[in-house]
Amino acid sequence: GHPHPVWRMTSRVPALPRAVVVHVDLDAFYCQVEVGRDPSLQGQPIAVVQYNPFGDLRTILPSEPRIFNDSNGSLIAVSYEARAFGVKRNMRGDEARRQCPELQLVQVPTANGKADLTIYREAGAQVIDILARGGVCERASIDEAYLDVTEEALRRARRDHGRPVLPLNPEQCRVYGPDGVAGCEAWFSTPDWAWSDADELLAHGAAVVAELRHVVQTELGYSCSAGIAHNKLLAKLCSGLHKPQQQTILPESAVQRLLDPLMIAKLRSLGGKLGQQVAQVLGIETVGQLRAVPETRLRTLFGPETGPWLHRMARGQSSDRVQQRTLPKSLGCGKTFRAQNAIRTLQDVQYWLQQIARELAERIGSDRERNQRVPQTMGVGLSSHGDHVSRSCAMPGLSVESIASAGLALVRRWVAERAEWTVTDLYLSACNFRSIAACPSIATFFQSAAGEGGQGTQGLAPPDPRPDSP
DNA sequence: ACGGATAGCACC
DNA sequence: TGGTGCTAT
Ligand SMILES: Nc1ccn([C@H]2C[C@H](O)[C@@H](COP(=O)(O)OP(=O)(O)OP(=O)(O)O)O2)c(=O)n1
Ligand SMILES: [Mg+2]
Repeated sequence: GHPHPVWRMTSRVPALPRAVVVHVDLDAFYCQVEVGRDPSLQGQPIAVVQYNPFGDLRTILPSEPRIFNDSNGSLIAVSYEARAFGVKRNMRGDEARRQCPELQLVQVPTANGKADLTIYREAGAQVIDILARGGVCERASIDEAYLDVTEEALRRARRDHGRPVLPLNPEQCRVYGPDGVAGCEAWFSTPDWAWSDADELLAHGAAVVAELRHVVQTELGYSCSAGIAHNKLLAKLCSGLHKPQQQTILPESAVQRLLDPLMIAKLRSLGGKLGQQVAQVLGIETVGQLRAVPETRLRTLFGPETGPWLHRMARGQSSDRVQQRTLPKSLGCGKTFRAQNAIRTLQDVQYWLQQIARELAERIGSDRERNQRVPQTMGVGLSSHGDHVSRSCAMPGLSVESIASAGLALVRRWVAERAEWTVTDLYLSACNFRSIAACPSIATFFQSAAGEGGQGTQGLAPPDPRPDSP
């Protein structure tokens, strides 16, 4: 028979609507979490610093005073007030203070002899829970999420007969328009007859995003930025264009203008070795230059998968869907030991596995209560002489003791294969989660399936992909 | 001295 | 399945 249903090849079928994809990224996130806990820090230049001079041995609770302005660890988050002084992530405390004498340095909490990121994780989860009200929501990191708000945008387009209305807080809304970046007023005052379907959907999506950002701000006190475009690649690119506290719409007509002068490394997944290699092998720097390279040449140089993928990326095309997933797929924790403190005995391995297992067991326990799931697999990882190895096994139980001893057994097996070793990195992780939700009625089952693993209306859509770009 | 603690995914 | 390497925040 014919490989495709004939109707798909006719022009009588209306085109699927372009997806409205959003990337949301909290501003100076760990700093905002700390300001929320200590409002006296509001408006000041601050940075969050990880590492303490005693090797994280002393527990520092989230509720304790954690401002240590003589702290010399490295900065993992920097407020916008501090950035104005030239303070940057990865700077050391002393260097940062030279740039900004008023800088307030907040130390990450510690427990079990290691940094404890619980307060940031929980704040991130609160944000995700709000964003998920807007549509399909994918947790992308502790402070980022992708949303697919196509359905709500379509609903509004039908309700308002097209005609997007100016979003909430229009001064926080930018458009990459025909004359470069501009405020959104001009774009939103496009006459009714002049909107393209795709732009109209983006505009409605932008209104949804403005409302979600407003809820995050008022309910949690956190500001964020967002990008609104037709796919994840472009939405992510846009969310970073006007930080902080701004959202940016990228109409299809502006994609090429945005990409042409952009350094290749700015594209997600090209920020590392591959991006460097692409630029070097081709002797180019920008996405525009990459777009000029024939697909056949990219295929020859980078392979049958990577070549065409680069070709599409240079055109702002990416087809990976926004997944419905608000929870992390794995929980892990670990600690790095500087050369001097490197672990050289099994006794010390055992001690540190126990410490790390305390945190992991605690997190697995609260995750189980909150999310009705338990991990089926655990693993241990370590670095020795610069090489990283990992071993995994079935989850032996959820207690500190069972996790620590299973971890130790895995390490023993590894040690047995080696004459000499020195552990400079040790971590435990848990993954492969299974639901333990109480046996639900059919109706309840379908409800939670749509919320947890399902794809919402995305998943019910016809099998051919919703077009992201022409 | 000090570039830490996490997380997801492609690939074999 | 289990394991490594890359990319990212
Ligand atoms: N190498 C990194 C990068 C980030 N983070 C943490 C601290 C950040 O606050 C948070 C979010 O990372 P972002 O890259 O989004 O940076 P910020 O949110 O701090 O700032 P921005 O406003 O630029 O997004 O993740 C980290 O621990 N280590
Ligand atoms: Mg951020």
